[in-house]
Amino acid sequence: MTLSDRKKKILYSLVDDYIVTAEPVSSKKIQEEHLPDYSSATIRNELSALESMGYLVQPHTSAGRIPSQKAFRFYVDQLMVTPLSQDEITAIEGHFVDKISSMQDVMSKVTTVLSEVTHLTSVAVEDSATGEVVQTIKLVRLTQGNALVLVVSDKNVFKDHIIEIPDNLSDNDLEKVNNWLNHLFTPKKIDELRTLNLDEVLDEELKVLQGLFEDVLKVLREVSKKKKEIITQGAAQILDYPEYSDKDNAKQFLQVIEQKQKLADMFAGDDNGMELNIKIGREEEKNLPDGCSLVTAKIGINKNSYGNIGVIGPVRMDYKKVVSVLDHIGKLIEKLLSEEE
Amino acid sequence: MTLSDRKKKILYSLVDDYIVTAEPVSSKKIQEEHLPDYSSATIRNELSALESMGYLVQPHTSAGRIPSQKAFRFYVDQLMVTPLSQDEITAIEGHFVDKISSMQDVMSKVTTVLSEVTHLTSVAVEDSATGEVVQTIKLVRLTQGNALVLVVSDKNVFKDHIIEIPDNLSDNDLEKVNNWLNHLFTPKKIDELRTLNLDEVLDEELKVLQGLFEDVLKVLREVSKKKKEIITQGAAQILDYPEYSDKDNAKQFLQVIEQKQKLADMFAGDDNGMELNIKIGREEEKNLPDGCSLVTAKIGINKNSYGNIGVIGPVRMDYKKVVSVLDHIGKLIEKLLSEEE
DNA sequence: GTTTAGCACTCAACTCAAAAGAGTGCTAGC
DNA sequence: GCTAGCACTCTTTTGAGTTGAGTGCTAAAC
Repeated sequence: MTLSDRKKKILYSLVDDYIVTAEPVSSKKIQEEHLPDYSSATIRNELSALESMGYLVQPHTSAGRIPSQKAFRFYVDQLMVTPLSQDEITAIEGHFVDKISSMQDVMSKVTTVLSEVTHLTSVAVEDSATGEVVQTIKLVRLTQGNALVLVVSDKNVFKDHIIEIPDNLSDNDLEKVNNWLNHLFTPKKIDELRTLNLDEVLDEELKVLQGLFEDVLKVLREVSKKKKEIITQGAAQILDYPEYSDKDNAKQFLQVIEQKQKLADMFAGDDNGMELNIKIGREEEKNLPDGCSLVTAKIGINKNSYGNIGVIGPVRMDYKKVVSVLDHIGKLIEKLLSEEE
Repeated sequence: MTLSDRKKKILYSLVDDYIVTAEPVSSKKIQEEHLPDYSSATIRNELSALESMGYLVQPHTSAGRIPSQKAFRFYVDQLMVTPLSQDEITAIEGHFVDKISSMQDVMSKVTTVLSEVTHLTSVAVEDSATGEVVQTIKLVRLTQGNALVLVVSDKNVFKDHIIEIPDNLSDNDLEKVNNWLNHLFTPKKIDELRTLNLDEVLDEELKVLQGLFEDVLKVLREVSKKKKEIITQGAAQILDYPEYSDKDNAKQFLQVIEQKQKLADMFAGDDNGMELNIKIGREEEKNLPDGCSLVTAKIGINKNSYGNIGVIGPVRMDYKKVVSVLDHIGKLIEKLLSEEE
């Protein structure tokens, strides 16, 4: 069942208003600001209909209406990317004048600017390494019995793991092992390497060193499940929204923001190839704080994803602005990252 | 000018009370709970005296008194480490049953338990690398023209920097460079290396590669000023304290907590060799949020500091508990770290 | 001289009823 | 189908009145 054009217009206007004021919207207000050609009584009738269809809620009989989550979903589905103001563009690009040095640097800058421009809490989640392609792998002797496992992938350099090597391993042998590592392990996705069966691929003469290769594989498996970097910015912004003047709400919100892993999981659901994803309220994403929405966007070059960025805030956040800002930043980063390469 | 014993007792009791209730304390209450041998009128006279000495403040004429920062300072200066309850000890040690794997792991666990047990926001700041001693330094070829600079110090492995090397550098030459690097740069403090003058120490035959050595030095300088890891936990706790039910206060607090660098700077002032440091209010540490105190402790083995941990919370925090918990955790970590080695 | 009982005074906090105001639903007429 | 008009509902605001906690001071007791 589809809504009449007038109902659509009323509903859309109401949501638009509510996003700004956070107050129940009255028939009179809608009339004055959006539909001067109809009387408030007519609009009241429509509102009443929309209410029984589940789009609106009345806090008490003598109050205006507030949108339900269904109404927000309707509203958001109509949204297009709207152009940003010159001020906003300047504000955003001002943060990216310096050369970017690392993915973490990008993430930190993005969250800062995102939170600043949208007045919401921003989140950035780096992709986990599973899909990366190992390009170089090498054991670097540190002391006689220890070596660093150095892994260079297409997107990262991993070097956080030190393993033990036989005390009597000569430089020559190490060289040989390194050659074999490169031969066997590159170029392959980290994912694929998890299931590599050494028994099948190792030469007879290397069987004595099988333990060493096993250790390297173990390191690769660790790398692949390495915690993604997750950063947030602007958690305090939430206190500016009247719906979070209630202490318990605010506290719950802050606690969710602090649980980085849960945050990351909320982003994970997006992997449907969508550039942009909007989740409204707990019905659509159960881990969200009460009364919150999450808007996320992929960042990366072409199909090559580096991670996700997004904002969390009250269900009545300014979706128009958020969507445009995410769109703009996404493109900006794509440009910056491709210049880098 | 020193306080009479009775004044001391009254002042101490008043602060003790205020820490629990966050309400102005009346003469009658002090009498009933702490000084039954004197009448409330007597205590009122003493309170009046303490007020004119700057220890107490009266919100309005018909209210009890609240302690000034001077009173908290007095109170804290009397504090001793008091034993923890068995429950608290169990709660703390329960978090450290698993083997610790890295400094960051320790920090993350510490902040979690610290915030949980004290009901305050906890902070951990890793020491910067300046004082670390370089033990191994090595260039690892990644591609023909690129090499990773690998630095192993007594506390860390740094491997975040890739430099360019001459395309025509042979493996042999690289080996030679590595030998020289080890010869010239180890074992030295990262600090010392900042001022190393290559002209004086490089052999004639290596002058052609001076640029390369310069690049490595540059990397070391970067490493030494590398951002310390700073993590916080339990920011939401602040909302449970009535002094932060005011939105603006809460917001200011959260914003300070998010500015990790500023947080770290507050810890930096502690380098007077003290194990424990208490800063009460903005008078004592201007970067603190309004009405907050900071209690910090060094962690490390013997004189060898690894970083600092601490809590931030309202000036009327439970110093007794905080001090004991920090003391206990400090010792626990020292034990864990020395087992590691 | 110190302590204390007693009392007048102050001021925030609470209660309660009345008034104001915003907004609706419904009806009757255009 | 639309709207003017009005009765009704419910929240919010206001202000007067009351309560109660707590002080400061004085004068008497120790």
